[in-house]
Amino acid sequence: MKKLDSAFYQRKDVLKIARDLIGKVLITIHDGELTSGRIVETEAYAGVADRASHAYGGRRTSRTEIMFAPGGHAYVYLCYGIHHLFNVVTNTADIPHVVLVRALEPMEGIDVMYKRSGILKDPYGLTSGPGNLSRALGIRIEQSGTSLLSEHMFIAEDDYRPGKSAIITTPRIGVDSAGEAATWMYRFIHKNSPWVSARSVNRKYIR
DNA sequence: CGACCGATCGTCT
DNA sequence: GACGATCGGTCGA
Repeated sequence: MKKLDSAFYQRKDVLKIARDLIGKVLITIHDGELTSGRIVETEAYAGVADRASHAYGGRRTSRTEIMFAPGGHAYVYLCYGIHHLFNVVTNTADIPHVVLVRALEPMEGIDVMYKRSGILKDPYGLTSGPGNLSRALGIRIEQSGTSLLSEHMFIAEDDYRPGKSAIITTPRIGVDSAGEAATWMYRFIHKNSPWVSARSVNRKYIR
């Protein structure tokens, strides 16, 4: 298991990075408790030209400031007042391209994840969906701005590599109001993974 | 299975 | 003061 370095994040093609993140492993270690999962769903948000992005049109506020940092930081924000959504900042300084991590297949620390998430009717609700995976891994908006080279939150790779045909591209979820950008094929999912988010595309079609 | 609804609060206008 | 890059529940077909 090898931690991804800043060169991985600072490449200039956010779509390539979003695709490359499928199969990588997201790890958090909070108070000595390690939780990890393999990334099976991502979405790219392409900055100032992307109406679905928080940085659309060059918007730059205290919340989104971290999006303009060099690649390799976490951008976490609160959605609907409830869910903490985890994004990976990419590219170089002042290019606010990010990748939203939308679903994981749990690996280590599943007991800790359940401790944080409580009892679930649907076991896939543990790390399927951006709000759910953040809850399971203990990711909160307080960690927005954290370096992904840190010891507490990072992404690593092992020997696993998804085959080229194992990755499916689709439009993004929940961005209907973004006009034409809502049709862009900026979402990447691992084919046949039951952990891909439920509301995204019907699970039955990709399982 | 699909459509709809309420929760809940930081952020931006 | 309005609005979400969501989620789990309910309701009806």
